[in-house]
Amino acid sequence: MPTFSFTIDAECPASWARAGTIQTPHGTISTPIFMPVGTQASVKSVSPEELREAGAQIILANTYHLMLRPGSRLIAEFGGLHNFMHWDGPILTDSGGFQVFSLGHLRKLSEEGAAFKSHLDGSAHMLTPESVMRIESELGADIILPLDICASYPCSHEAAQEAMEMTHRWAERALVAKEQYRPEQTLFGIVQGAFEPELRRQSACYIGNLPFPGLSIGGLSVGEPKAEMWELLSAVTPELPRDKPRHLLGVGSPEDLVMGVSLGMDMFDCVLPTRVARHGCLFTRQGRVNIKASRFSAQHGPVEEGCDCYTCRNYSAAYVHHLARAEEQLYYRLGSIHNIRFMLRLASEIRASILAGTFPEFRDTFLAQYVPTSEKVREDQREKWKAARSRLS
RNA sequence: GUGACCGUAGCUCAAUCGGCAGAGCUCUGGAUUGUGGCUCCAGCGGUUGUGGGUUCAAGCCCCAUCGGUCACC
Repeated sequence: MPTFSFTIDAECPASWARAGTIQTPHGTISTPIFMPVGTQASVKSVSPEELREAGAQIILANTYHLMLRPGSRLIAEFGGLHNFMHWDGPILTDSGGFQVFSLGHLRKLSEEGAAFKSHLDGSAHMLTPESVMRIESELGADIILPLDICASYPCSHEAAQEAMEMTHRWAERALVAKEQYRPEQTLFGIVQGAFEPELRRQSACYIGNLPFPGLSIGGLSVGEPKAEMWELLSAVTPELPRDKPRHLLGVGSPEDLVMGVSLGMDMFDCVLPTRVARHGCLFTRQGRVNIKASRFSAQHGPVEEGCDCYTCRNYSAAYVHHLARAEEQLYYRLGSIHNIRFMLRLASEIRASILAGTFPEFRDTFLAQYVPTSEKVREDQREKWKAARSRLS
């Protein structure tokens, strides 16, 4: 019995979309899948039981954060992350590569690795491809990621190439280092290449040809325009081996999920659904809504008509609105549960449409119906501008 | 009853020698993409208690009046 396998259940002839099944030591995952993010061994405000009920199949945790607090050795003493956090399903740990990027002012990069000052107490730490393998083995996730370098946007060609090549060298070091740790863990490779399609292609080929059982696409959605992100992803997908699962790191929104599947991605993780939920933004099939908006103050129905999440089944929009405005702890839970369930139901509907051979129709219908608020805002601004101009003339 | 102090945005308060009335919160919207856990951006909102006066100019100075707080009788 292999500890990790990926099988393709169906492919969509009109796009890169496919549906698959991933086997891990802690259970199987049906793809495409959205993975809720629990950086500090907790999906903020949501319990493992609630995650299960929302349909979560696999969750993320973060090496950098857990290494600093409570420490990977302590987690190992408790039997690894699964036992420590009482989640018995699959877990993926991110390497801390993104923190190398997002906490840039606290770090120094070298061939050896990334020297850090802790954001918690200023203490000095060194992340290397080798130490990350050791820490992730102590955390004990099913899928682990190697240390990589995420270029910031925009980025010069030289810096982009340098970051990519260092990521490649670090990937090979990680493969070697992993040999001495737990064989039941699966190490994914990370494709980089910044914002140049040619570098992305090179990275996809290079990482795709190394003996990684799965691939993560890193360094996207860090400030570049959406259209650019999709273009970069379209450059990557054709170069990737068909038989390995593809994980689009740190993406995305509901519309990103649909688009990403269409471009051949199988796994998605993102803090967006839980983060925006905490600030009052909830997903519906029509687009995002701000539950704090006064129009919900007396709404008897649920946040989203027809939604099967715990929140929508049991509470009125008016109550959720009230909790959000009052900044009650329960709101964070109810809001997060709704958005997580939204993403997971969307993923499972995408999967069903791929299996049924109707994914292109599903995608087009969804995108026609779902209006990202940013577009609404642009529309509003256009209207205001039109009105202002007509007043002048 | 006497005296002192105070009345500025819905709330809490700024405004130098008299010189374009301002913040925070609330409210109305928006943002957030491998999470540094209540963040960020924008907007609405004013007859400065009221009535007079002085002045080129008054939230500010003077008079009256209403309201509040405190102290004393």
